[in-house]
Amino acid sequence: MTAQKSTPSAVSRSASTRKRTRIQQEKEQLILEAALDVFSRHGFRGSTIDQIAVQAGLSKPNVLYYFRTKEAIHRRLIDRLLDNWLEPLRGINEDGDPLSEIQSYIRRKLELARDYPRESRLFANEILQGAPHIQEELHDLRDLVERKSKIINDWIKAEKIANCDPKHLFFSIWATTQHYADFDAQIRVVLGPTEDGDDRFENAARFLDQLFVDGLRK
Amino acid sequence: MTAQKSTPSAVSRSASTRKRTRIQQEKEQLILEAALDVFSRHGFRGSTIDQIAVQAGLSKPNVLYYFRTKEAIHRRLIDRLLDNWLEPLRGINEDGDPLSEIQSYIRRKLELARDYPRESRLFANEILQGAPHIQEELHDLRDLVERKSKIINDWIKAEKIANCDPKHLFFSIWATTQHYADFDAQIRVVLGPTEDGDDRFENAARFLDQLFVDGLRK
DNA sequence: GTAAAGTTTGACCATATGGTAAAATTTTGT
DNA sequence: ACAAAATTTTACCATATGGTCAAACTTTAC
Repeated sequence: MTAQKSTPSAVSRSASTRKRTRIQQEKEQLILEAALDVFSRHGFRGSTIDQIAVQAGLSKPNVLYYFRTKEAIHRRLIDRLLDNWLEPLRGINEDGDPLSEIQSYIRRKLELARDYPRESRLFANEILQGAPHIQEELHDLRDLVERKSKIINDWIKAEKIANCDPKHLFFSIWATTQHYADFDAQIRVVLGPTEDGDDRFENAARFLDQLFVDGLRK
Repeated sequence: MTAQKSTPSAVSRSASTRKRTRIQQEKEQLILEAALDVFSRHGFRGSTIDQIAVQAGLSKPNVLYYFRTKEAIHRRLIDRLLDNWLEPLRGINEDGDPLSEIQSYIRRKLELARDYPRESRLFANEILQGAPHIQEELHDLRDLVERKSKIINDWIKAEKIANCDPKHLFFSIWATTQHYADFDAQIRVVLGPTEDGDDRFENAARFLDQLFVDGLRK
């Protein structure tokens, strides 16, 4: 082996503009998938690289070959997450029917909570700890909310929906939908075994639909 | 010093029925107060006994003199928490005016989120991790919710409020109110510096009042 | 004042954990 | 097939952390 330079590293390679190898692509995804599982269950501090490695079927140093640090894995997950997470909000269309737009926003957020609970919990963990890793990303969110709040305000001025504070409306939509993923452990106990997974979300959808539509109708 | 038996310990003393000394009372409260601060910010795994000790102005072994383990501190906090946390729910009175009862339940929960955000985050952290330490306590919650759901259902049958699933109603009330404590970091960024602490909660109260009252009125 | 009980501290220990170095192995391009 | 590059493993290291122990120090009861 050439000893002329330091150990080759997938990290520096992927960080640079050079293209990534097949193995790199596969293993990175494998690690991220495992890390999502572990981080979402135990939080950042509660997760160990070893747990992630075992879950991914790799050795610890092998994981660290693809990601320089534990934080690097976490950062990548959060980046990937926020893209999908904000998509429904971006989808709110000022030219659509106000109540339908809000209704379908709620439905899409609820579907995310149902289909991607790990992502929801990863996000919740991060915010709970004071969002130490995503201050920048939160500013993008703020700008997006600002824009969408203007749309809601226009609808209110046009007397198409009831008067309300748009930002608090968004907060309550986020809270109620994500609650089904984040507080799953509590919900399971309260609902008991009668309501299985699908029923749970159907009943939630029905309830939230009624709550917000009746609460906002002019 | 008598060497005939093991080191005296405040833990065994407080665990037994014997009365506790003045110093024990004071130091235990001091430690719990510090631990609430630390646990609510970093979660169980993310908190160290040393952090708690520093925050309390004690040495690590001194903390461990009053609580056998890190888990024991956590457990005591959670126990103390749940009592206050469920109080508003217990307060729902079947003989009161339905909408007023729900309205004041929401207001009380929101006040808890405003005045005891650390407790809210401690609880959120615990549930997010799958509620590993409070399965029993959750069963008490389930029974309480069961009883209160019956009251809501009676109100619905009497046509005093709109038809809805009582449990999902509770979920959405918990979600929206606790959100202001648990997702504080996000809310701060989205609202920006314009809305300071008190305004925030007043606006939230106004919004939630409207949402739930209009959403539930018959 | 004194002795027993209660409290505090400093020095430790075992283990867990994030991360590194270099050798060994596999893959890839030709 | 062969060399260069990429990947994986084995053996580590330094530090952090939960927890223990016995000695030193305070408080309390009489």
